[in-house]
Amino acid sequence: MTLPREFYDRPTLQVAQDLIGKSLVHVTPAGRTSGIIVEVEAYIGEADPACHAAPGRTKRNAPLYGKPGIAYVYFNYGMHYLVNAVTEGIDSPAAVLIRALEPVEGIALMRKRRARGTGKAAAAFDQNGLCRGPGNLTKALGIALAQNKLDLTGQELFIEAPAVAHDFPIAWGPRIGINVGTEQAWRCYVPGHPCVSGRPMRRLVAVGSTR
DNA sequence: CGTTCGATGCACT
DNA sequence: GTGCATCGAACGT
Repeated sequence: MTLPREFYDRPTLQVAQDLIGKSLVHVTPAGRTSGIIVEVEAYIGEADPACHAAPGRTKRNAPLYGKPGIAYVYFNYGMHYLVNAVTEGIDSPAAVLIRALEPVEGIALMRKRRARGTGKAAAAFDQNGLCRGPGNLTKALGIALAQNKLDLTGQELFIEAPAVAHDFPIAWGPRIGINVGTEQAWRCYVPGHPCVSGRPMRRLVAVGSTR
């Protein structure tokens, strides 16, 4: 079941937590790839210095000001694409960054995409690492600027609830890889999951579960 | 273990 | 020109 627009039209922290355990799917001519979301981060509004909306509306961050449930994809560090799910109303620029997936469908295709450009063989990639990290998962799923602004309630790039709901533990901690806004514990992940990025046991602020 | 650093392109000031 | 919501290899302890 694809998540409806209303799912995204809620407070971003709520959406972030509820995205854990859901499935991100990308359908392309090369095949279908998907994985269970195990790590996300929330970026909320112009008052959040780490959010791309902090400098106000620009051409690049325009999707954040769009309707909830669309994808915000951007290019960073000259080599990585990062994908977000836009949340809240158009009056509130905010999104959830998808940081890691547990690979489910199209694993051979993921390996092939990850190997592209490197000198390594596709078989050399460990399955748990295929979608570990925001730059890695977009490469594995074939997500790039062509997918920016796609409707996540559509048929190409979308998020759905798995047939059988997962019961993952949940942890909240500081966001990774930023130099401002680190006081916010807006990174949500499945503690101990082999597909989560970063060092295994960093500061843990709160725990809960998906159920 | 830990930290540093190069690759690489573009939006924004 | 500066600074990234990164990654992984290469170092140091």
